Amino acid sequence: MDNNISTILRKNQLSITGSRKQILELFLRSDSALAHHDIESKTGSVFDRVTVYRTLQTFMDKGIIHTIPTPDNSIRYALCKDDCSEGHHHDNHVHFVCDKCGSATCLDGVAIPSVDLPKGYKAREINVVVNGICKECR
Amino acid sequence: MDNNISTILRKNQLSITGSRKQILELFLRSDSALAHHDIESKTGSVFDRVTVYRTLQTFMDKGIIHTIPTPDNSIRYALCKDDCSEGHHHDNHVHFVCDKCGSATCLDGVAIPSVDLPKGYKAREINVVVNGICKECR
DNA sequence: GTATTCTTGCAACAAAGTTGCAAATACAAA
DNA sequence: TTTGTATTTGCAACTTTGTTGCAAGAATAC
Repeated sequence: MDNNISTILRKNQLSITGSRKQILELFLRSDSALAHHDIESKTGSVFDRVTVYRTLQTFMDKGIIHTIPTPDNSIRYALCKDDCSEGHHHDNHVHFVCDKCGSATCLDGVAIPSVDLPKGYKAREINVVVNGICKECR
Repeated sequence: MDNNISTILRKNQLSITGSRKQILELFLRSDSALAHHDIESKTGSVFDRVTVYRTLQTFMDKGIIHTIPTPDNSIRYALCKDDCSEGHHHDNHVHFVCDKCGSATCLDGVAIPSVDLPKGYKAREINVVVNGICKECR
């Protein structure tokens, strides 16, 4: 458990600190994406807001987590699968945000459909966010 | 020109005021989506920040504009096509955000691909945002 | 032209995010 | 284990972003 977390951090050349361990553990435990606010409160507010920001930024840089853009402009963070590496991030699945409970989840089984862009445009990344009712709320 | 703008406002049962006319004109003139910040500065900061927020909210409610969610969490606003009506908003096209110039555009010709959701999920709205290099920057 | 309703600007506030710096911690090497 | 160095954290102060109540000002209906 804890060993697993330390392993992930070490694999990404990150020193093992309290905040990184706890925040990473939080991600491993939760099955839906987390907003910055969630992270602060669910860690019992023991870490400074700045520390949480910086930890998330570090995890982003290393490709451990990725963001889910939502129409209401609240960034959610979710764990990346193992094919995400530093710099090059490939987030190849659809995201779902529930209208009722607000939870954001990665639908790992649903692949991003291909999009035919007009001439002159070149895609680097495609984000698909579906809003609706999730399987818990229906 | 100006007549056109007033017509749109009247069609949406909105009283015709200076801020609404100028902000709507700005949208009609620009071919890419605008962030709140752009709107403030491009109108010469003559309108209070609060007025801009409220005007955008009003336009959203009436279905005149819609938002484009971006991974970096900066909401962009763009004009809706005529098939958007109050309440029921159908934004059936792909959005493109350029890595280089940062401009966000609606690719009206590119339809949203269909997404097969897992059992239990029900889609209300699908947002597709493509990041990459636009035709101006390549 | 006047009355009523809607809209605006101001002030004050709340939330979100950033930066510099000193103290504290992690880790490597002795 | 202890020491030295580099990294990380927390604090303070600040900027940006977004919200709310209210009085003054405009737009529309009559």
